Amino acid sequence: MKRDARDILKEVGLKKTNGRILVLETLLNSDRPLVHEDILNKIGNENINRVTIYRILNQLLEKGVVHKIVVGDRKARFAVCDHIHFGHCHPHFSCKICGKVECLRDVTILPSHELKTGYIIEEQEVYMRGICANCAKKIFNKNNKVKEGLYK
Amino acid sequence: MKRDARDILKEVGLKKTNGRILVLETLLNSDRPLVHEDILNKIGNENINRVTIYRILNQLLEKGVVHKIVVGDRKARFAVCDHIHFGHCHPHFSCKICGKVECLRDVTILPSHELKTGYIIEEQEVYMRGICANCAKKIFNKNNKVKEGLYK
DNA sequence: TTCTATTTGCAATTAAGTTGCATTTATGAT
DNA sequence: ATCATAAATGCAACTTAATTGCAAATAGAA
Repeated sequence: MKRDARDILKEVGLKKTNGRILVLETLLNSDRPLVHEDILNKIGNENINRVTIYRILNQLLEKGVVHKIVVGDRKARFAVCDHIHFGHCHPHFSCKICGKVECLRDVTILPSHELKTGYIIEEQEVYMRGICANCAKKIFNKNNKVKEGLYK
Repeated sequence: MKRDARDILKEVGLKKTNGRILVLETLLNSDRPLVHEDILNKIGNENINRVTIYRILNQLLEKGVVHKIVVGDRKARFAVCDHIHFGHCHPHFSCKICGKVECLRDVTILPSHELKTGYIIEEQEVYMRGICANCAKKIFNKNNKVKEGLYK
């Protein structure tokens, strides 16, 4: 069941403005985290100002509606959270060939033993980099067994 | 046993220049990841140019001597790897109170089940945010049991 | 409908990081 | 040790993601 932008805005107590609905719907309709520019392109320069997008994204972030993924290319990516919460526990994967960033939603990551005592962990972000299945297929022919990376 | 900057440079085939030795020694002497500015401040503006530091850090990164940590404040942090390798499997923790970023070297993180098929994982970065033990102590008095975060 | 706090658009600014190019330097060959 | 040269450095200018100040527009309550 697809969540509605207006419902979400009401839920977190943000005014239902045109911009917020457009940004949130764009994120809801995307299967992967988006950079600011993606959002601007989808909505269109004539419909929203880029500064407004930045501000809306930060508000949604504060309210826990979206999360922010930082993979090292100096661009923040945003994705709607499945549940409204702080922190998120599935890894994000970025392909060094095609550059796509996606959520590995069905993988959870756990520390092999106790974290440091006294530390309060509020958010966890796991970021993996490598080659996505699509690009790997193009590089290796069927005869070569593709190695599965760190955890084979 | 502390590793020597000159030895490392020789090992990876980089010329032993003044700048590289200064940058690498600064990182070797630090117990936590440093941003570019930290390094410039320690070495001194009169001893090295900031562009040179950027270039050296990228070279060291390519050679696998250092790793780059990106926690979302738009500043790349660098730390010397224990072993020369690509990717690194200990989490990095940043405290939202004091802002320090440190390596949780004794904690390893593993996915709870198989990664997506066909994907080649080359690097993994685990980033945790919260409150470090030091700051937590200041906030909570001894009577309050500090909750241990996600994995208690 | 009216009022007001909030939101938006625009222009200017900030700041991390990069690039081009002339000068300097590390290092291997002589 | 000296020389030659490819690599490294410093400087200025540039790029670009993101932020800020302020005036104009607007959502939503009264």
